[in-house]
Amino acid sequence: MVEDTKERIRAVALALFTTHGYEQTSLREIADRVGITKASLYYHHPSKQALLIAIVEPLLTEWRMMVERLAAAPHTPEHVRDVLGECLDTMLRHRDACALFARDVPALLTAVGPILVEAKELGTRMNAWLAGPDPSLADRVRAFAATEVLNSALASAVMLPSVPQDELRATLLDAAAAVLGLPRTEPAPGRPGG
Amino acid sequence: MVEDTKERIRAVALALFTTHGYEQTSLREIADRVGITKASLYYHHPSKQALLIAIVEPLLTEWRMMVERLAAAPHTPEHVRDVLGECLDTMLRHRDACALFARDVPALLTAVGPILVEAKELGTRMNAWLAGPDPSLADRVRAFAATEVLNSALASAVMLPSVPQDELRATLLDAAAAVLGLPRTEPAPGRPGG
DNA sequence: GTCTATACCAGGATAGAC
DNA sequence: GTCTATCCTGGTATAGAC
Repeated sequence: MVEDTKERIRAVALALFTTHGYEQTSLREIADRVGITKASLYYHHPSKQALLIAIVEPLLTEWRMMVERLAAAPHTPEHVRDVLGECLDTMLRHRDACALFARDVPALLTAVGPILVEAKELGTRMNAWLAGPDPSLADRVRAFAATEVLNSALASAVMLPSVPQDELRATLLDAAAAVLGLPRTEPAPGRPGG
Repeated sequence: MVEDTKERIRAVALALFTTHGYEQTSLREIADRVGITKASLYYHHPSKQALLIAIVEPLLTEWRMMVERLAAAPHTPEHVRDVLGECLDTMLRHRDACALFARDVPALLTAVGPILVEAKELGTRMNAWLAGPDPSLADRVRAFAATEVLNSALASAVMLPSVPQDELRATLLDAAAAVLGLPRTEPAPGRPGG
């Protein structure tokens, strides 16, 4: 494939940005690990910022579409649960990029401010929907808390690697639902845990 | 007071580190805002790293003591609730420093690695206690999620400044308890929200 | 498409006068 | 205790050969 190198750069950069941070990762480090030089890197990506954007854009796009769809979604318990699940799946699919957003805010803010602003705005809309129609202040707080619960998937995946992904998903979904005060789903015959 | 300047530097630095990030804040910026020069700043704090440590140490000390006390605490529902509350209060008391820890991980990791490692270890012990004796995997995940709920106090305080702190506290405490599956406290006659 | 070499700049840190 | 002036490192980015 023609753009093999470009892709490899993206993959390596994502990994390094996520583990060491955006500012803490030098282009030299990325180039070294890819097996090329800094100058070659610049041939494929015009700047460090552009590289970051190329990495982050796919997640943002998907997230944006998801939030757009919310506008038409009715706020029923089952639907809320579906949305939480979809949200969680998106996060797990873009695990690394999400972790970057969550843990490296100041760096991303100075590097790609407008993108962060949009991400924050999407988060606000998501929360407004989750809080339901005509929400109390407590409802809004709970909506925030619920999304934080989903967020803990990122930390959990790292700290508890032995947890199978389905169980992680199910547990966090129940937890988020509990925060929002949703009725529990049927107890499912062989449910795990004491 | 003799050390007035030193204190003012700390206050300004904390504010800037929290809003713009550690790496993104230059010593010149801090000095400017305090109304002195970089060189004077170095008279009070021997390095940027030392300044960061001076800012972060109080929180870490308090946190450490709290976790120490957990070793002797029985894992009863009321006690779990108390611990969650204490945890939340500590966070709210050190709001800014906490936000720094939560949102600027990579920078802090490279600047004060060992401190971050200890903080992470304290978090692990906290979670181990929260998960209860002989926990299932799901219990551990829930413990993580519960602490994340408390964490959302930081974001909530910024995004929903109109929420009075008591209500924020009570709502998040209930939410965290719900995540852990604790029995609800008595419905409290004039409970807010719809 | 990849290289070597280099310009350029910002930020942390120090020396030494006052 | 505060200042001016300077050093030094390291990082982004570019020029131009192969």
